[in-house]
Amino acid sequence: MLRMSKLTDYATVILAYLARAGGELHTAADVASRTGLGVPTVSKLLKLLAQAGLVTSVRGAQGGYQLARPAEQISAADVIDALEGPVAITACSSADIQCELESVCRVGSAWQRINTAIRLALKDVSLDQLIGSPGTPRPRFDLAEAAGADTGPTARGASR
Amino acid sequence: MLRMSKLTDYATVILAYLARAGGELHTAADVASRTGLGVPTVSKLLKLLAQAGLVTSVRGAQGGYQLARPAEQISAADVIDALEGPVAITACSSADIQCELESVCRVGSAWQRINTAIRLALKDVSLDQLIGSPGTPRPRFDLAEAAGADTGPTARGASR
DNA sequence: TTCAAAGAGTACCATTTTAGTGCTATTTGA
DNA sequence: TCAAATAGCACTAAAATGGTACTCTTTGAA
Repeated sequence: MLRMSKLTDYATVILAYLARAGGELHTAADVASRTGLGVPTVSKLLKLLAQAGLVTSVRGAQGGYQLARPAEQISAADVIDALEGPVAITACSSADIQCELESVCRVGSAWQRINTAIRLALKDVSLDQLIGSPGTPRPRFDLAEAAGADTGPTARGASR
Repeated sequence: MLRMSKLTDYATVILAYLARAGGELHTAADVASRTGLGVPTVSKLLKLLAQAGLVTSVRGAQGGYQLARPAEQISAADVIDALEGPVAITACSSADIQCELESVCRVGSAWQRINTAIRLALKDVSLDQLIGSPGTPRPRFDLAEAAGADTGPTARGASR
């Protein structure tokens, strides 16, 4: 159900490589050959990651990319946001479509809240943890806090 | 990031209607008109839900559909499983594709574990809660339990 | 000062997935 | 026996996704 696009997966791979490689600059071609991904694809992803502020780029000869901040300070949510934008879970939005039943709309907002909850949880998982460094602290999370909280049936506008 | 197909959303709407309507039988046409969805679409979805065991069907004249069990006993995970199957979060599977870097594969398994964690959480959210009945108990959940747990880099085979 | 390396930006195409529709068979109550 | 209703296929159209190509800009070094 939770479908992440391949590109987001690739982006994680790229970030993981940069994290392990340290602070030096790495060209897109370098990253591509080390990860087994295509150069154009890596190039495109690094651009997106740079725009999102997760990596910094240096143009010109001898240029390249590097992590913008330590892996501990990059969350799973950051990566996903960078690649897929602040998308919501459902499409029950579009103010022009009128739901016939009260319950219908309530359902929509419930999914929204679950989505929010999951995003919150992913904010607590760092790239560091994703890579697999042992001994990193484990954040606690309460899904129902957001899924069940009575924020009212107002917040249902977010489109995908 | 968490993308749910429209059909899954519709299915929730349909289940919500059935839950509110009580134990009587409802035809696909009835559900369609009440939810504003197309009859063929509703028909298709009810079929899938019946196969998944979330609703029971009665064939023939005066037939129809009804919830197979109380709304409290149907989880968000059930609905998603019924519509989208047991899909995993990433595609870094396919044993024929060989990851070049150790870290790369570790990343894949980390996403898998996060996925598992989220699914576990959704199992604790009932249709009842989705519909919006107040006062339902709020399950607690620990995302990092599964996301950070050292299950080892073995479990990475699940394909989408 | 010129050249080449490397990122930035844009546009495009192929593939896959998703959503929706139509038709026929089967069951079953009146 | 008829009609209401689900069951099961198969098919088509549309949208998202992934990947590629091409051109522009920046900048270090010869």
